[in-house]
Amino acid sequence: MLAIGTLAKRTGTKVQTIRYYEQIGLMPEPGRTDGGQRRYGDAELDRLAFIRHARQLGFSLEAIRELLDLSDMPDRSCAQVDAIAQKQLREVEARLVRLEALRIELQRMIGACNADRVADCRILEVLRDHEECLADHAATG
Amino acid sequence: MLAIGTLAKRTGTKVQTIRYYEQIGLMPEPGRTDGGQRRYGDAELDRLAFIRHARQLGFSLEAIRELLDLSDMPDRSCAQVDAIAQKQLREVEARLVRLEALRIELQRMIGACNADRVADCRILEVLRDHEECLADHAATG
DNA sequence: GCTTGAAGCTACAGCGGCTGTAGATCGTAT
DNA sequence: ATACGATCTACAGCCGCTGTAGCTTCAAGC
Repeated sequence: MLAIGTLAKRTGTKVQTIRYYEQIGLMPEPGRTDGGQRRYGDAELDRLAFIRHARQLGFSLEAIRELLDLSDMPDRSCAQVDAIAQKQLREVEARLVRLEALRIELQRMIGACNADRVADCRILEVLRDHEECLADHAATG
Repeated sequence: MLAIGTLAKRTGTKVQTIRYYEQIGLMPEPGRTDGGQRRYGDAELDRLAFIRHARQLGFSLEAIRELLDLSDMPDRSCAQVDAIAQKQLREVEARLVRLEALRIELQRMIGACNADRVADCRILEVLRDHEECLADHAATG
């Protein structure tokens, strides 16, 4: 039986984060000692490792919730799992496109400035006047 | 003199966002009508456009605050402006690297799965077992 | 058995950057 | 004069944690 701190170390999670996951129902309420401290078994360790790994891959907690639910239904079709992963991939790809546009714009902006004084700074000028931009860099990505 | 809604439309900002910027001191407190409604001039329009454009390029509100402060000091060296932009560029580049690693991992994961049933789903397996990953995709990017 | 210090507990506030709501008031066109 | 959209304030909520304060419990050493 593992204390919360041990679980935290083993999965690279903060103790508060584990309690947060419990609070939002992503982790189950574990057993407790007589004194009221949480004690975890291997199932919880695995579940938390799954969650953390999915988080590292950028899945939202909602998506992870779905994935966990699905993985409790081994006989079901795996299409839904696939769909969630595909969606995540598409989101990542979209963010890549936007970020790349940002990178280019920032580079151009920085490259254009060889002024000394703020008054002549091309960076500020570009920021002031949107027309000077090539791409329409929409969101942050 | 522009009402807040007009300012919002002209800059592609939500009304609440403008009020939020005022609240955190990024936008100045504007004049008011007798009835208490905000009225804006061209200076505020320009300032808000600057803010929104910088946001689109991924600058944080804190960075934007610095940029705005600097642009009020036209005789100063433009080096600090450059530094802020460089930092932003470096952050964007770092995020690109991480996102690209994510993309590859997701693609690999999805490509590996040709199962029908959840029980055999490679996607879930990979999520369960970090060892099956190539890269160490740290943060979300 | 007793002491100590680390680790755990609850409850709540705060981060960034907005967004949405409720319920009242204002401004303007007809 | 009226109607209706726009604006007002104040506050809660979003995501995914993270940090704090002020307690209690656990486990190791004596």
